[in-house]
Amino acid sequence: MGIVRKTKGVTTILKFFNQKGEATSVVHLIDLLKDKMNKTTVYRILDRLEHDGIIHSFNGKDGLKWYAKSIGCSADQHLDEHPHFQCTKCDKVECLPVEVKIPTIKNHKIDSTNILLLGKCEACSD
Amino acid sequence: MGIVRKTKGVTTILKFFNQKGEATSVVHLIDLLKDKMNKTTVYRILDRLEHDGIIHSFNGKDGLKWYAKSIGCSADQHLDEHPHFQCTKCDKVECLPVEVKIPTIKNHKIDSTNILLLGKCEACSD
DNA sequence: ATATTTTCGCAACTTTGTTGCATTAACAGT
DNA sequence: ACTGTTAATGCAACAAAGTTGCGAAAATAT
Repeated sequence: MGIVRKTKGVTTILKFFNQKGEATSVVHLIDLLKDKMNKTTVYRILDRLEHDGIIHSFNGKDGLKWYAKSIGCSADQHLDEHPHFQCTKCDKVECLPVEVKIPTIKNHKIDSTNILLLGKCEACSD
Repeated sequence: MGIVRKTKGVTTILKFFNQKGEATSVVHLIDLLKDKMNKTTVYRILDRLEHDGIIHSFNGKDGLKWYAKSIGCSADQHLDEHPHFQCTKCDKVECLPVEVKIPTIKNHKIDSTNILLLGKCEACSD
């Protein structure tokens, strides 16, 4: 059912994702909000927001969960199949507005993709 | 430095990867070998084998670490940039011997890729 | 205003992965 | 084959990410 009530926590997290365009790890978000709300609450709000298609999740380079605001995606339609880029030096993640062609694999029905590109971001290169 | 000594544990794990062609999660391997060796040892042997390019690691769909035997990859040359497929029903992972074209991203130097395709494997797609 | 029901906070727990240290086992040199 | 050196192991304790159950608090419906 996703978000049903507009609580203080929901408002705070929504504002966060709307202001900061970038992706965030759950760990970072919990730390950021540690004086305002409990980590369990953060996990649960993120769940609901993702379920509603407002944000989307993916795994960063060390298996940590990350979230970012969705674009072109609703509760019924999760079109958000874009790759992500993570800097191996500063850990920053960016959503990449490009499409990656996935070859068809015999005998396999591919439902979704999880593409993470690793390298140096603009600030960290050289 | 990778593997220096051929211990009982190394032999066991090497045999495992040579017989079973498929990928394995560390969790599964630890459980499988729990009577034979300590989980710390499993983690450390996997580290060394990966460092030597004998196996390679990647993250499964829930961020868990997986390993599989490497093909065409040595201690100096890690060419193993293939995508993986994981079944969302039975969790099985396969290495895909295909190449995925990654578009170049402006101002980003991409060093490696981490591509996980999710769907139903042959056995699970009824 | 009050009843209903979702959401929250807290504490306790689970799971994955790591670290330090004493003991054990490879193996190189004789 | 014996012995010294050093890598590798086991163990226990820890750390971090994420989950669960439950009573209390706060949204929202009536």
